[in-house]
Amino acid sequence: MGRHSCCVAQKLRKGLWSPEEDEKLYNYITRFGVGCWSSVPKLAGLQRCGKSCRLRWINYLRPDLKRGMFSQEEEDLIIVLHEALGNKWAQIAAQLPGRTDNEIKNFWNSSLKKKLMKQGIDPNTHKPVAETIKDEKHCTDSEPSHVLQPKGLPNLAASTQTEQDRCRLSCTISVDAGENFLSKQAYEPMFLSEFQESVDPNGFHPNFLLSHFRPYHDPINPSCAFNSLPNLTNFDRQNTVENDYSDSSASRMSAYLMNEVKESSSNSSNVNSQTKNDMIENCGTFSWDGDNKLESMFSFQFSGIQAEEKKQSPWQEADHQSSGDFSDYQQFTSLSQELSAANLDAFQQI
DNA sequence: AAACGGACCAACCGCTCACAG
DNA sequence: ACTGTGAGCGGTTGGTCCGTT
Repeated sequence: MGRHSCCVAQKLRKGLWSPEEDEKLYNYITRFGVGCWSSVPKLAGLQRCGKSCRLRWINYLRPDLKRGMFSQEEEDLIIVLHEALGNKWAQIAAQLPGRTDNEIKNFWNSSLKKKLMKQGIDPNTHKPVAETIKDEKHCTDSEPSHVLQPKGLPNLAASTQTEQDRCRLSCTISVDAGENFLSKQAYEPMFLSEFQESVDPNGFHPNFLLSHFRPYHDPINPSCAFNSLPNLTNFDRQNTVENDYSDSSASRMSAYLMNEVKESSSNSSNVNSQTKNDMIENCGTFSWDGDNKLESMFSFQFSGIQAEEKKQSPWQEADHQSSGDFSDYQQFTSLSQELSAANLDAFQQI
């Protein structure tokens, strides 16, 4: 990691943020809001450049950030959006409430890319590897004998012509969908509103996905398409609502979250309504846990939950147990997110 | 227990774009 | 039209963690 040129000139701090710096920035932004970033360091009493402050806020301190692992739905959405948008991480992040472009970029580079490659899909083109190689060679004949195949994958080259045609069809469908997406300006108001009309308050966009991306799934040769993509027509909305409370629309989110807090305050067995009210009222505080990780302002009430979170995740456990029962985890993530909601709402009221 | 290497993530760099003067 | 400044984005890198040898 190098040093910002502006940081060199002003001998500003670089590298990891200390809890004190985070607290200063957090308190400043929650009090005065986001304005001119270049003046933030001075006004907040930080020896950082504005660029660094902005990044820290966006990627770490923002109260509406969702933490933890990516869900399967998020993962699939990233893949679909990446196919359509390419490495436009900011635009992809805009469709994944609570996730940052940096987070998605890291997730893509460290995990999703390899996952796709394992499935025999080129992460750049989203086509089966065999087809990508053929494209690169500008080969017009369909001689498959020299096509490279990743280890452990069905041999696409050896599949029947019909199967290859199916693969090609699936790619065509997906790519066409992507072109439709790209043919509109990323921030075109009509497009955005069209998109947002299909936005589920829980943050996903099942209608949008259904109307724009209908991934082809070949029952004969699953490696030809996104076989991990869930059947969106059977999308488990109930389940998702429990797990995702965020939305890119701040005002809608605020209203929704407030309702959630109100409703759940009578249901939650872990947090009573008084506690939640306290959390909202006490939102001016800022605290850190022993690992120098930012705790949300209600952390003092949930050290037990945080401790649970540091244990092996249920997904990791699932690897060993092959058990699909995540009810316990869902219960506490739901709770955490619900509290994040209270946190966000309080922030927005400032 | 130590060394090593891969995975992950936070943060920086350099560039582009928008906008005000 | 030009220039300077700030914001935002994508690519890259360095540090840390963790599993393996």
